[in-house]
Amino acid sequence: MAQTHPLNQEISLSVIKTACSNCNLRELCLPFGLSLEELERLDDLVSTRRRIKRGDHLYRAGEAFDAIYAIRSGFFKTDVLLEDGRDQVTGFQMAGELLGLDGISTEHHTCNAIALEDSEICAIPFSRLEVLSREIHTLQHHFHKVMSREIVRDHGVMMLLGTMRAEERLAAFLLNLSQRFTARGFSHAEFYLRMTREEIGSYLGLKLETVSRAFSRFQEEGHIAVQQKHIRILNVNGLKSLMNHRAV
Amino acid sequence: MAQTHPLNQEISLSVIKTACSNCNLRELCLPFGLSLEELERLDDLVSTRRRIKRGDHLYRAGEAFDAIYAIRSGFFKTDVLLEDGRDQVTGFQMAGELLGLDGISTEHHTCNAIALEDSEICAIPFSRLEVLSREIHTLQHHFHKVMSREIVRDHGVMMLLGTMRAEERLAAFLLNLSQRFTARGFSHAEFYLRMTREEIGSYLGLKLETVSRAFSRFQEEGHIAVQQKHIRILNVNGLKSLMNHRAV
DNA sequence: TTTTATGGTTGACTTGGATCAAGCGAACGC
DNA sequence: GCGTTCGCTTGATCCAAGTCAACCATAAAA
Repeated sequence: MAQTHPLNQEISLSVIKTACSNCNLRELCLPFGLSLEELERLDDLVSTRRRIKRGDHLYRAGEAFDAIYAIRSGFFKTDVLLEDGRDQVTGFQMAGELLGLDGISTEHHTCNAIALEDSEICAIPFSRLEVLSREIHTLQHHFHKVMSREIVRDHGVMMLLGTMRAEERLAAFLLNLSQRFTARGFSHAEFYLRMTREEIGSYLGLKLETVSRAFSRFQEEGHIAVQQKHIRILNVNGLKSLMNHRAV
Repeated sequence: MAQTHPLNQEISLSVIKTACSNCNLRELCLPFGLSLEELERLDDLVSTRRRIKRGDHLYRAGEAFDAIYAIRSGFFKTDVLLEDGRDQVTGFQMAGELLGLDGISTEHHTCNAIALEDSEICAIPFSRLEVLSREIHTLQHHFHKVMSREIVRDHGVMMLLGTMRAEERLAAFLLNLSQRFTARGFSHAEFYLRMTREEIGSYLGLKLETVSRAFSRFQEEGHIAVQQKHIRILNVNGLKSLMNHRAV
């Protein structure tokens, strides 16, 4: 008895947890703004939940698209490959964010999504999402906002790649990570990078050596403390001022 | 009588023309795939049509968002401004393409849309589009595809900015323009640039001098003929080979 | 414990594109 | 018709980031 009780509790907890209605990410994710009754209808839709091990693909460029994915836990990168072998990381995604929106366009995924740590995702069959969003206005509108936000985010990256110098890019990158960790209840000042210097470089349009040198420089100047992938931000304003630094 | 007849014809033509159902861009634009009856319902929605003179703003960053815009004719650029004065062109849009999708996210426009030649647009009130797309599945799905396509396009630009060198960027840019002109029934090999070298440079993350030098180089090598804004592509494959040229 | 692999740092050198500068040609206002 | 402006081209020089190379740190494998 004493043995089964905690076990039962654990099972029921894990069952409860795998529903949007009880997910602590619901305010960041697709369910944002839904009523309880609406949430339950979304629960029905998000039937498949899957674990993705570090290094594994959630999907690959070219595969048929039929679902978008919400990250329950973990960390992903997406990257695009050019025919000649060059590739670029197009984004890093964390819990509560959606993956796969690029696939709607051609009904095939256009990039690879790879887990940077052991992760859990919820698969949302897209055609069923379209049906439900016809019925739940809030869901429809929120989904449109999420897609639009992705476009705005991409414009930000274009800005970064097109006009900023190396140190500005890295500062922007760190501040963006910090802000997203904060939104998830983690420390804004201290976190572990899930990606390598090379992946950061690919995302920022820089070589890994340049990323490494910029980290060292930030450390010398007292903006951050770096120890491998462990980052502590010591002077947020210092980082911010690095960004608006150049009047071109 | 002989005088009024042609006049009437002209008037009725112009009336007919300002409806999606008779727009020759409908296969490129939002109406794609709709039935005749559905088209008429979309016509009701797209009530406002407006002329934008060369140099004028269609909307500005920060303004409240309430509509997206379809370009009937003309040519636009969108750009984003950073606080420190730096700006970047995020895209060039031509007939049949949609503007304003970035505004859905925050309900404010996040970039400026400026006409590069005298243009005409159709305003599509967004909340009414959401209502209609709940009723017309084809419209809903197509709209999602259009948003997704924008995300994919942005990834392409990120790739370009992050991994390509100057000449590759310009080659990609010209090939992209050529392909879009072709889709609109214009020559794939001969067109006028609506934007300045500086605007091209801003879009491609280059300085205007670099753009100019690359044009000259392409001309020397016989890939294109340049005369100010008039471009003739002499060797499409030559341009294409410039793109995959470097194995990094 | 040692070995090996992977990822990170740092230094020396190179280079593509930026910057600075001069001059040209087309378009426009007077 | 002429000067002014704006956009474009071209040359000379410079510098931020890339490249190449050596070495170090950590973690997993033997």
